[in-house]
Amino acid sequence: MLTLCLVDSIDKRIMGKFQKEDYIAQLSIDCVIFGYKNKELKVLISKLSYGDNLWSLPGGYILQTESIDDAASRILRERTGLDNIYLEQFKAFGGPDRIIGSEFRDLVRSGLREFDPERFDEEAINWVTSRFVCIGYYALVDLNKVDPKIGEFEEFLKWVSIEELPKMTHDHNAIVTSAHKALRQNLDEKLIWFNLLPDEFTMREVKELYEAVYDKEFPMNNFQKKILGLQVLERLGKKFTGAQNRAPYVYRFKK
Amino acid sequence: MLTLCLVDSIDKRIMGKFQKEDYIAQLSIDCVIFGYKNKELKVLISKLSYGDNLWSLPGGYILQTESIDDAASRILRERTGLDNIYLEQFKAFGGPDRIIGSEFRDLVRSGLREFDPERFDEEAINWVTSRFVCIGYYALVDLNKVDPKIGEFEEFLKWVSIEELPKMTHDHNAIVTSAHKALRQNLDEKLIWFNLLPDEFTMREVKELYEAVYDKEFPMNNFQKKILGLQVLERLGKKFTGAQNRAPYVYRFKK
DNA sequence: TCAAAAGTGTTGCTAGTACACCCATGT
DNA sequence: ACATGGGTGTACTAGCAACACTTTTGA
Repeated sequence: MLTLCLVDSIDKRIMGKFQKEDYIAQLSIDCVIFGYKNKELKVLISKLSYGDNLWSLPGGYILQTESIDDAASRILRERTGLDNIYLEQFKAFGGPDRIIGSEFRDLVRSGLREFDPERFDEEAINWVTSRFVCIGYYALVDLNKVDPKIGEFEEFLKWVSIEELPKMTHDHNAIVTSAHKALRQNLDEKLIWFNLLPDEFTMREVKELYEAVYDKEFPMNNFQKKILGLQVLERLGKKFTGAQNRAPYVYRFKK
Repeated sequence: MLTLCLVDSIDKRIMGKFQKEDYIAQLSIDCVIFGYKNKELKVLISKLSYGDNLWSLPGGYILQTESIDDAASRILRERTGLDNIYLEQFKAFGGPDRIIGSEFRDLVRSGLREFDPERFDEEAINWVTSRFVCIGYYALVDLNKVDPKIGEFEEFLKWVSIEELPKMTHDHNAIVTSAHKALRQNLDEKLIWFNLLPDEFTMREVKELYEAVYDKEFPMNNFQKKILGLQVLERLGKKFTGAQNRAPYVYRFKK
């Protein structure tokens, strides 16, 4: 985890030094933010503003005054603008070499120095580039409702198919793999909490989402029975697309 | 988590100050060490050497040079003398009030001062009694092979039935509940890694272990079929107990 | 021969899968 | 009418639970 302060700490960012005392040292939260579009499961990742081609998961630090769950919610809110999102802690990562990109460490340090010498003195740079343990959370969001906001040292954020992720800093690729595995477990039970789909959707869309998550085909008829059996959907009207076939029903999650 | 240094750091303990620089601050590992005896699932907990009736989970801190998994293994080894034990990280806990026993904080601080003023100066006391995030691991051990070793500030360690745990410091009771829940998930798949049973055992003993873990009865016939279906046991001879009934088979885990 | 408990066999239920079929829609 | 895909019904299978039964052991 690299990026430091975010939207709600912009005042501090503008006003002065990075207040490392506000945060727990050597402990970060990394978020695997899942979205879904074009039949693909996507992850929101950030391109760092220095280095040739450095990518990373969005993350942040934990304030002394907040719980780790609150920190994860805050970080997610700061990046996506979204609140009340399904968020699950799935694992902590703590190899002794979890230092900002081992091979990139010097690059990062010089990048930080150039970024804002006023704000990042040597002490702060040491803080940021020390060995970190991170707690991984994953979130499920409606990609269309997200207006990604960059953090410090980030050039831009991007939705990338989980199949086509670039090499990222730290062990972030392994973290995504681990999040993906956690997501696959008991998807049915979590379904109602998911925000991956728009408010109203067809059964085919649910099926395609499952296919993206599990990377395998589900026969429509049995899938329909299974999902309806969960008793979490309510059937609304029909959706007339203009296609020359029977109009599918539209569903939404029961409240 | 409170107890600090353990067996392999006895030299340091004797020689001088608690070297807080060696550890990650505000981050601890707590171990829920499960054992099994007399048809009861038990947890190893420690009675603290100050306070009227303070109990806690054994735990420790993470060296700057080791991974969190290694730290957990080390802590387990220091306390139980056991190596190569099934150990699973199940969750991180990080409420903002996870300060050594909120209500007991002053008690702990004065206890530390009296314990060894040379070793624990004010700075070290502040370090130990600051807000902590902890990563929970659970282990499964053969209770008979364990020779529990106390850590600092501990009066003794004790195996207590999971049903009869006393109120512990921090949120340690909630941590045990969470570990118990994690243990119940996919017990079958982990079975072969378990050290809860002696090297050789009968099917009845496996059944009683399951009953202790899940707190419900399993009919013997179906249970037998299920466990044998896992293909992880090999049948040895028979066990003649002298009871006036058919002698049960003895099993062990396949290697 | 009997009580106690180990071990096996048989039946029935349920959840999931595979297959077949009918229905609505726009050309 | 017909192609296209939506939706439903039926048969088959595997896994699990409930019940009944036989076998072994030592008194």
